[in-house]
Amino acid sequence: MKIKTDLYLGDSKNELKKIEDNSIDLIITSPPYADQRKKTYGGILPDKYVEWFLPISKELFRVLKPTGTFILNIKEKVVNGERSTYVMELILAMRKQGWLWTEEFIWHKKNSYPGKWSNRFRDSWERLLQFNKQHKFNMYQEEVMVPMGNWAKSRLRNLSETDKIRDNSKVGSGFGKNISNWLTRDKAYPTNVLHLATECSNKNHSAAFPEELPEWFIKLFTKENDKVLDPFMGSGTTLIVANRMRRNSIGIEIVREYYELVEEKLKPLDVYLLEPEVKYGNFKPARRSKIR
Amino acid sequence: MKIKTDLYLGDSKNELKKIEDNSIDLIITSPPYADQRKKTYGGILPDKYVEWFLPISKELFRVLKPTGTFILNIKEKVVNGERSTYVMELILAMRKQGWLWTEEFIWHKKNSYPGKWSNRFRDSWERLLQFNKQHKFNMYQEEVMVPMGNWAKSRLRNLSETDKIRDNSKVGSGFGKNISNWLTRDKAYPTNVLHLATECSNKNHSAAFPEELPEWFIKLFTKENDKVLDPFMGSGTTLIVANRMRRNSIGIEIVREYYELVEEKLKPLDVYLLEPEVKYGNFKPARRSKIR
DNA sequence: AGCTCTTATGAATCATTGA
DNA sequence: GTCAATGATTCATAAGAGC
Repeated sequence: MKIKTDLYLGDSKNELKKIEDNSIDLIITSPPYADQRKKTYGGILPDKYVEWFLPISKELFRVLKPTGTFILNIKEKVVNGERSTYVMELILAMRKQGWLWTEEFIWHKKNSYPGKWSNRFRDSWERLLQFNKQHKFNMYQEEVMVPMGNWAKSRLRNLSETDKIRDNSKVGSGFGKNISNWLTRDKAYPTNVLHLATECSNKNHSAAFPEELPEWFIKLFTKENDKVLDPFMGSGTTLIVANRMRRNSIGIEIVREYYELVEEKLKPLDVYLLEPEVKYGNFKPARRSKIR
Repeated sequence: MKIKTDLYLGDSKNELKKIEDNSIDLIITSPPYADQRKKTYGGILPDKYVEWFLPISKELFRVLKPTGTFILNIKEKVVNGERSTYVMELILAMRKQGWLWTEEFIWHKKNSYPGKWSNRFRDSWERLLQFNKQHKFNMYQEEVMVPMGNWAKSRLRNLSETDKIRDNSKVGSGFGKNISNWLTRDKAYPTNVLHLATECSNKNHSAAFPEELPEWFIKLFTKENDKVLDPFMGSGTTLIVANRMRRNSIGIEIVREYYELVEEKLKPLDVYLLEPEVKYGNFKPARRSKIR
């Protein structure tokens, strides 16, 4: 089946109206964060943030399937030495719109920006808020089971070092068998804390989303041929990942420069889509080990 | 100077009135979480939680020094498939009492309770909310510095290898000085994500607090002879750690059984207090390495 | 292939300065 | 005063080169 990727240039508040009711399986987005400085991308003041976002979340509610999920990546800024409360106010207001606040994942940013301040430490985490329309929603937990990644690897490395010595006399008895034991205990369910480094590649957009993040949620909440929406597309990471994973997707972006950038990035992908096995085969499984 | 540890048996709402205004340097506590089942410890219903806590936080505001800090360990329960909102409502309400919500630390529980549910993963984090009375507060950041990762190690290794060559002719001039420079840069400031395993030892109390947690905040926000308060003492971890670190402390507990348990635990400590150097010398510095 | 070393870089804050 | 712009700051991590 052909995978479709649609891009809309414009304000989410308006563009979302073009999308059908109950047609989206997963919404995942990182909206412009509130900011004191008006000139940056978005530039919504903290005290206007809820008011600005509510019309959009209302449309998102309409277009999401009853079994779908909305993942919102956000973190409140420090304003005058205190954490802003607009995120909490947003959650409370969205519940009044009918959203269920199902879960809050933590994105632990392993390589947070350096710095020293007199009264706070480096901020190295962000919220990933999960909202749903109803208590029963689609979730494919097996898809995000993780190899005990580093654990298994380091155990194996240790083993090979210490056992190397012993093996001189033991002739490696049982060594192979032990390894196979570890390999069968290969996977475990993750928790609600995601450990990811921030991406360095997207220099053209301020909100650099590591690819592993949308990838993880797309695996968890959709299957092939489902439809993913990112109403604040930015550099298009979510759409590109969705496309690679054979999910249909819709992206909305208000800044023409970003819009065109993503258009360019998606062109070569369309070609690959004609050879689905090859494309999907290229999808890097190594990435999985990065999420613990 | 003699370190004092006071225990009060009773309801925090009442017992706190016995404490002087502006007399506490650090409040750190893990109050009974809201719970559907009334019979457990505390047993406050989620929708009554804010109402129940506000009179207490008001007293806490009164007894805390202007330069003091209040650390509140809390996490909302899942009620009917949805995260409760009482923590957010509490933060908003406490700000109206005059509290500044300065920061939110994440306690990542590395060994979270195992389990599998159809629509969520294991919950492996809790909130550590930092509140203050004013923007300027006491914070001793150097006390919680952590060994720097591999960087320092690899730099030192580099040095010793490359400089070894030079030293053959130079007779080690300045070599020692360089090393000492690097050794002082041995430690880095932590972030606002704490990686700690949950304690298993306190079987007698439902809220098992790892000792590293109060230890870290006591180091960060107090100095010797300061006064620490835990209005929901439970098994007394905070007080025992405070005592060991030569901080005065006050603990309040409503359940007689726990109160007496802590009394017992503190008796031998009082003896040691007559030999302060010995006692403090026993304080395990190795713990630091566990907090990253 | 595995190990070591190098290098680039990420949604940051705060105090200070100047308009 | 208020607001905006600027400089300084105790990093961790992955990817890539080199051996």
